[in-house]
Amino acid sequence: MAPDASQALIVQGDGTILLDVHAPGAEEARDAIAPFAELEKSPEHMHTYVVSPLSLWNAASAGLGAAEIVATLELHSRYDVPGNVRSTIEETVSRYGLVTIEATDDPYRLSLVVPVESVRRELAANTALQRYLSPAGDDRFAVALVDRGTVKRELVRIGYPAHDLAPLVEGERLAVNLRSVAGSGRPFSLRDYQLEAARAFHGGGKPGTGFGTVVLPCGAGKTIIGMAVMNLVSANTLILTTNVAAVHQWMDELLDKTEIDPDQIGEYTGERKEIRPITVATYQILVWRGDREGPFPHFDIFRRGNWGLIIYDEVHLLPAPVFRVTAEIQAVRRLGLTATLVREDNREEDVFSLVGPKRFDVPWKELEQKGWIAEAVCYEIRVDLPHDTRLEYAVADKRRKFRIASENDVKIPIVRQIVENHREDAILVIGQYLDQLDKIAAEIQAPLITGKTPNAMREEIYGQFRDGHVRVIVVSKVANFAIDLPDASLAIQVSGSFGSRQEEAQRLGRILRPKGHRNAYFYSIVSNQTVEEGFAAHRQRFLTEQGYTYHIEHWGHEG
DNA sequence: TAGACAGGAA
DNA sequence: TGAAATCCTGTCTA
Repeated sequence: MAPDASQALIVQGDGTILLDVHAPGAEEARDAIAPFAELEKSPEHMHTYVVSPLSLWNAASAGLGAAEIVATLELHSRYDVPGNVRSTIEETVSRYGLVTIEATDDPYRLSLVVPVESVRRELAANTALQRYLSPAGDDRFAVALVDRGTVKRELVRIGYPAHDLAPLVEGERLAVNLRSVAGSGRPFSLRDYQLEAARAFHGGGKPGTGFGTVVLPCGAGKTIIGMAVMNLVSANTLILTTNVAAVHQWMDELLDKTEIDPDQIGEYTGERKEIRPITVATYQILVWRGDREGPFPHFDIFRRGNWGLIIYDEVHLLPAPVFRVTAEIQAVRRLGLTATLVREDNREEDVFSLVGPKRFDVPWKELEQKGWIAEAVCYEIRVDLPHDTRLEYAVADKRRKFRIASENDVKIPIVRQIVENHREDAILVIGQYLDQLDKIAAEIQAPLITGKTPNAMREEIYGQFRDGHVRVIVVSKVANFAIDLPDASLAIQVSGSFGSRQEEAQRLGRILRPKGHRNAYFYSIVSNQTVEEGFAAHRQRFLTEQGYTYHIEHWGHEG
């Protein structure tokens, strides 16, 4: 193939892919590689992607083959795709399904079927695996039912993701009918992609389906996909969420949009301990234990409900001990829901092997084009440090540097400027440090909500914000958790965590609910030439991955 | 019986 | 890398 300079991708021998953002087919190329490549860096001209085993297996489990992946790269590649990259992709994808898990006559035993002899020997020789495997015939090992999850996890670690075809339990039957008119009186029906996601997960009940993860942005209706799956599965369901407010929201939504009887739905939190056919619980109550070394007294909720489905809301936040139980309950259908599979602690592998592979996602941009979420314009505004602060910054240690840069006072007049420029918008100012937020709130005379703000006060401020009496509110990290926070159309981020992509996604999600045909704006204010730039770039990676472009502007403190 | 609050956990 | 928020339980008050 002759080099074609107009193509957007450069595939390099070390497995990285460069995307030339200014090439004519850049957007198309980005969408084409998104299913199997992960964005690593996204400065203004050249983006770097990597193809990882996990990203390839997620693609493979969604039905993408090595040939298609290589063809996609070739189609958009400026130069020949290096032969070793091609063979690595082929080899990695072919590993998916080399090992399968199947049922046996003994209900407490499973077969690990490994047709290829060399692979079989490798598994038998593996110290982490061999204690769970006993030879059982020419091409297989026997595995105890309880070790199903542990074995799957180890297999992923050594590069042989298992195709789990063993049957799942059905659980106690429970009809979950969706309403066509919601309790609120408004007509209700599933959107195309919601139905598609539920079906992709359920797989019609075929072997190898009924567990996995659905990735969708905030505002795209993840609880509704959960309900659509409950409708298909029709069994007792355990729903796990991150906080009590989310528990209540799930319960309200279920009552509003399904025909389930109120006394069929239970809440299992610090406040109430109900176990009903549909039970909604927090992760925290599961991992609570009286003393550090003791047992988890609430874990038995997994065994007490004859569940046919477990829904893990915000699955990327799943606490480590819950993975352990999840490893034990591999026979129950499991649905993970998240806006981003990204975890900064590298537990993506555990989500993949124990909850299940990604079954469905839609690029945010696509939802935007169809009008399901608002169009967003993202700005990063760089401001200088004032002269005296710059001296203090120069001699500070690394963690102090981050704080000085984050709390840069020059950001305050910028916030005021943006607020004045957008008189029509409902605005959230979001930050990380309480001192800084105090100052800003006083300066622009807006109410401040932090973790210490009593609930009654929050309600009052939210109310004033909703009816337009208050146009701007300043919020701390509560914004990451509070699901009752009203929708805004503009967010100004004045400081953020050390580089959490997850957080950036959540914050953008706050302004993406469509309001007429108005745009949403997301401003991030960053101190120029400081460590904050690097962390900001890391946070932005996720949004760039979703097709958003940051417009970087430099506002000097005189301007 | 409900609520407010302190203290520990991750 | 650190700060902040949340949750759960237990205790105290009315």
